[in-house]
Amino acid sequence: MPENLEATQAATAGTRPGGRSARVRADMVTATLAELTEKGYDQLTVEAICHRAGVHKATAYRRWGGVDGLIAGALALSADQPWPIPDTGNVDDDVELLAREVYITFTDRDLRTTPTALIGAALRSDLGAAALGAFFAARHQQAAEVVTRAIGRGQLPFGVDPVELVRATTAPLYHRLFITGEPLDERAAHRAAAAALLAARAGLFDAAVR
Amino acid sequence: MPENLEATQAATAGTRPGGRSARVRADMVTATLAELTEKGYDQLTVEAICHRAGVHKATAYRRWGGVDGLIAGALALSADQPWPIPDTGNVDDDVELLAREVYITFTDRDLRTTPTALIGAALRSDLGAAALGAFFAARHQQAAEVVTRAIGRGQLPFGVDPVELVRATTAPLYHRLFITGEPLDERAAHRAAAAALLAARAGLFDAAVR
DNA sequence: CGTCTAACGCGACGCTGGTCGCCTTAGTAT
DNA sequence: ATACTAAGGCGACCAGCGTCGCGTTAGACG
Repeated sequence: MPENLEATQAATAGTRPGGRSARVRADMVTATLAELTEKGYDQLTVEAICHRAGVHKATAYRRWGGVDGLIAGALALSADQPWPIPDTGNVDDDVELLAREVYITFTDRDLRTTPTALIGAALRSDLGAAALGAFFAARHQQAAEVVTRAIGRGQLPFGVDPVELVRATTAPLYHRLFITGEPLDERAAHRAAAAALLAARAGLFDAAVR
Repeated sequence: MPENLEATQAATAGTRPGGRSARVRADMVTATLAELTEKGYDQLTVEAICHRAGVHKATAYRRWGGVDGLIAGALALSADQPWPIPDTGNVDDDVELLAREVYITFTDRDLRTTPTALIGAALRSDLGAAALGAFFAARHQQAAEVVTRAIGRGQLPFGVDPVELVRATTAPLYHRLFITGEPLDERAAHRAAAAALLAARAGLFDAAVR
């Protein structure tokens, strides 16, 4: 394994970005997601991904170091892409929508497969876990916008830590989905949003103190 | 693979529980945890575990079906063992202690390694994930006692769903630990406990309605 | 105390995931 | 336009995981 860290970086920004490398990278990411969605992590094999992408095995191992690196790469790409952030003018609705968005994404029969498989797969290696951390950091940062706007409008007290509110809203949902494996329903999403807002207004998420 | 489900059950309750089988099982569980703690999941190999336990490779594959089964078995054993539940007479303190217990378990330099490795490993396979679900179900059930007692004492309103309160208390912590990989501190534990209690008293965790 | 059989020990084998060295191709720089 | 080089293609090779069939052992039961 020629330095995993380097491999991941290379996957994100090759020293020779033009033309072929970029195409190979794109093809491999696509193929990875496709294979992952169809067969799941346990049946995921580098050879199958390569075959689908029309790329040689050795290349995949060189650039990504294995299955885990490929998943980390796919996740890194997803982290860059922007996510629709609700903006109704009312925090309560915005946060509720945030929670509902997560609920829908991982529940709807047509939408859930790929995201579920991708995150589930990321949990299965140290490399993937690291990429997942970065992914959520990016997402939280984006979603925090909802909170900062609300503070600006006076709908939430000043001290509130935006990211903490976002975390509190989504944590119970991801917890159910990926840790306890309990079913996720609308009520759970609503509860999470309401509880998070309540705590924020009680000053529990204030950045400064405990 | 000869029916994974069956393999897990067999690991839990062999048809011939007396003597040797039981010893083999115990030795293997111990060895699994030891190897897992020392080397981590990625370096975990059935052969090494068997060598340490003085058990033949084929036996391990027959009974547990592979590394994942061994981890599921270890987890199933942990799920059975009781956990110390706080009982101070005051819910606020009890819930706070519940959160703190999680915090300590996964933060203290001397305690954290094995539990962290075990849960982390469980997340890396479907079999392990299933065992993890059962594990948390058992834990939640035990911890719910704190809440039912509090309701009996009139410290919490009647409708509160005990398990939901426990979940809300611990979810943010496990979320940080195993999903986003963010550091866990005392403040986070306190926040989780306080927020959960607040939500419960606001009726957000009432069993009946949304 | 003798018999029965479930479970374990044993070693050899096949398969597949991952590596290596060399050659070819396609961006890049001048 | 031409030379340079990073990156990909290629196939052979190696090792370690997981399997299989058989012999052995030790609980269980009368």
